[in-house]
Amino acid sequence: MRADARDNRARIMTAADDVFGQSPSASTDDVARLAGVGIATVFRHFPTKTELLEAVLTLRLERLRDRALELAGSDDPGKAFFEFFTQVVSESASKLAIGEALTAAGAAAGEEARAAGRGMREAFNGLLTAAQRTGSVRSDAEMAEVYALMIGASRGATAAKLEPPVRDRMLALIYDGLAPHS
Amino acid sequence: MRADARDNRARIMTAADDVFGQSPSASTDDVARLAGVGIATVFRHFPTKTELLEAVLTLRLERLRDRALELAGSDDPGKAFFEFFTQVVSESASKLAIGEALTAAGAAAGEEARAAGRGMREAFNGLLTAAQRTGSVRSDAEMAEVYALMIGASRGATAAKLEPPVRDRMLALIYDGLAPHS
DNA sequence: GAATATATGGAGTAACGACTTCGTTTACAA
DNA sequence: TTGTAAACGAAGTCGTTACTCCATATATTC
Repeated sequence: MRADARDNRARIMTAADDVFGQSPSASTDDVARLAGVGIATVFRHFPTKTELLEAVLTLRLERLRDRALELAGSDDPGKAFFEFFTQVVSESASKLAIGEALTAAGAAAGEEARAAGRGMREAFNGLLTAAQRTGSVRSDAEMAEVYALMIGASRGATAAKLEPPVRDRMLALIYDGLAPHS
Repeated sequence: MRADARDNRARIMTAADDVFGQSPSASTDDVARLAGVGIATVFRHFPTKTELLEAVLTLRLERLRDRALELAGSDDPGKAFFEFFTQVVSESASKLAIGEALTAAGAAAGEEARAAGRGMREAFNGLLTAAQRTGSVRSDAEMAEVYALMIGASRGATAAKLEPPVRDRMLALIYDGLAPHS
């Protein structure tokens, strides 16, 4: 692959992440314009819009997985779990599409993105069970509902355009519910 | 207004509620087809697609407000609050657009829909403060974050296509967080 | 039951978005 | 440096969608 092609591919990915992060219904032309390339170049690298979206989504999921794996090395599993949870919610508040994207990952996405989604959820599950082992999170909470809660908080924060203080108080309520003994 | 016009208007509203409930990106033709009328008829009653969406949204918000007011008459405010919360989440799970709609209500909607949104939130606030007075909900929780939690749970449940048991366990976690003393 | 104002539906129009074509340019090898 | 395969961008095509026009039909009034 030629050097300029590789360069352009990267620039298109970056631009797409940005554009679709702000407006999931953005057009391919918008991406091309921000990337500083012609429309045809976008389509040469990603034959359909769906494939482009999927590539962006996969990248995001992989980054989240990496962050979870990194935190899994921490010596305070409880803190690590809540930090990850908070980060996911915060980021999705500023990037409108991540909730949309996370959703699509579980549902109607291509194999690559689905695999990335599975990887991310596995890493999240690792954080959760570690936090439960040290008694930071109630042990009767299962992965499915805790994950749903995280997605919900993300989408809720994004949708309602929450002020950060409100978002934090909402998270505090959630974390109280996740605490043991309550 | 002629009788057939009134009839058609009602049928269009019903059809629109149904169609947009299943797919927020549905076209006006879809609505017309389901309503059994021509496209022009839809546009005669609702000059733009936005106005049609707004009418549907307003109707939904008003129904929720009425339900909240009805529950406010109950003699068990705690039960009433949680019942309303659960109902909102359940319904939005089966009707994909309600979250989208509720969001739009707070944000970029016309005056009519915004007013309906305010009315609904006021009624919700009534349920909440009553439940707090009887000690069913912690008193340090403010309306803003509790409302955000409800929207989040709704959107999360819809987005993740939760099985009802998982949804119920997620709600149980939330309700634990809303309980006093925890 | 006839007159008429009002409503209706289907065939347009215009704009927009995904995707293609093709003549031009550019990176790399000899 | 030059030849060439690879990559590029601008201008298209095609399908979809919000919205309009107008000839026809129907409810209401007297």
